[in-house]
Amino acid sequence: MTTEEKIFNSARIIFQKKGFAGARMQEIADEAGINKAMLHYCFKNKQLLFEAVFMNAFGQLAPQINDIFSSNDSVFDKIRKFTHSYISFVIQNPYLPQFVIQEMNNNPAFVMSFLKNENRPNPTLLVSQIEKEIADGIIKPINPKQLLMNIISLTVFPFAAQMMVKGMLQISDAAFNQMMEERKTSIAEQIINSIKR
Amino acid sequence: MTTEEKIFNSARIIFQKKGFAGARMQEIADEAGINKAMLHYCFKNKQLLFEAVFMNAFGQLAPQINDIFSSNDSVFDKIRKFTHSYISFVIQNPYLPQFVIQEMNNNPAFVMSFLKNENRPNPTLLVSQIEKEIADGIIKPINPKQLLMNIISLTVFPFAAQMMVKGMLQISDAAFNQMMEERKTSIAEQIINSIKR
DNA sequence: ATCTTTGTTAACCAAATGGTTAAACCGTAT
DNA sequence: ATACGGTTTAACCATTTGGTTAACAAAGAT
Repeated sequence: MTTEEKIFNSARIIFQKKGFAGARMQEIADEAGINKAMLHYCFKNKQLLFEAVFMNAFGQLAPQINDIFSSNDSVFDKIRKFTHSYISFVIQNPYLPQFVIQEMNNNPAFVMSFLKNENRPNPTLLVSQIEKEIADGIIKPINPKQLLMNIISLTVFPFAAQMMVKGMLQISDAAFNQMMEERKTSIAEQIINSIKR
Repeated sequence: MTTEEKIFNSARIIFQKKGFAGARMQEIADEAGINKAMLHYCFKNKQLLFEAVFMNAFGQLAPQINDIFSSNDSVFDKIRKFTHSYISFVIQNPYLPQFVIQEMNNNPAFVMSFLKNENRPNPTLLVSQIEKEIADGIIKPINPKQLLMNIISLTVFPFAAQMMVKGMLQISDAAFNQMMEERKTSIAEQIINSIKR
């Protein structure tokens, strides 16, 4: 592993745990086991190091959504595939959703730079497919954007609010992961059940 | 408005916008239009000022959940009342959910102190009521905690991830609020629809 | 009137923090 | 061997930041 990779991985860990404002350059250097000056040698400054980490995180999350949502499957199958693969991915990267949401809220100006990104999640295709299936009588009449919001909410929220959820429901890490495993299939069936004619 | 109230309100604004780590004592003082030393005169230090704000925020969110969830209504009516009143409240306080979630994730030790709070959301009653209605054949057999998670997810997530949602769906503030208004009733019906026998 | 308590401020301080610099290290081509 | 390029570090620096102090003002209490 190159020094640059070591720094990047350590920065990912620290930024995702503490956010941009809470992260300390020294802590990242310690985590990587190198001198603080190396951070600046490799990544110029905190902002650029952060952006590298954030872009990477976002770049992992976004394409998956597009891949599945732009396939040739029916809406129902897309929902099934999305929830399953997305939860699988996030179980492996449990800090990611909260990290992305937090930094987008704390730094709205930053959000704008992603709206132009070609890899950004683009739901227009799925929206028109939903409209078509509504017209065809496969799906009940609903606002497609509301449906999309429901899918994302049910999938992402438990991870984003992990600590609160564990605290409120009084469940252990293991029990939480067990519940997330169940959700891989249960969410899709619940959504489909509520919108099918 | 007393000086203490001015400080508290300003602190609420700044902490909710930037989080604990990102907030600056000077910025809070400026927002309140007073000298920085007054912050320490009234609230001792940053941590205690933050805790006052956080407790207040949490204290506004939590009781509402309990009030509704411990009433004598059926599960369906509880879901209807909860989603409606909760979304109404959060529309007026759109920063609250993300603030609470963020600080709970960034400071897990802090979470623990709330598990003992008498006002913490306590879902045990609702869970057993759900189990009863399942046994009575009113509700399909499901994991009550999953149902609870679904209700919270659909209600809170769009607010917690507001910036991301607006960016992804390409909607304005007004369109967002309009969608949230719709959700006051649509979420409840969607959930009920998916679990009723 | 003056003493005391409470509220308020300007100036100050020590520690933390992001960032820089100049020197040392190290493999390699000459 | 040595000169050279990129890599790495210890020491340093300027600024920011949370927090303190001592003086000042205002309002009751005696």
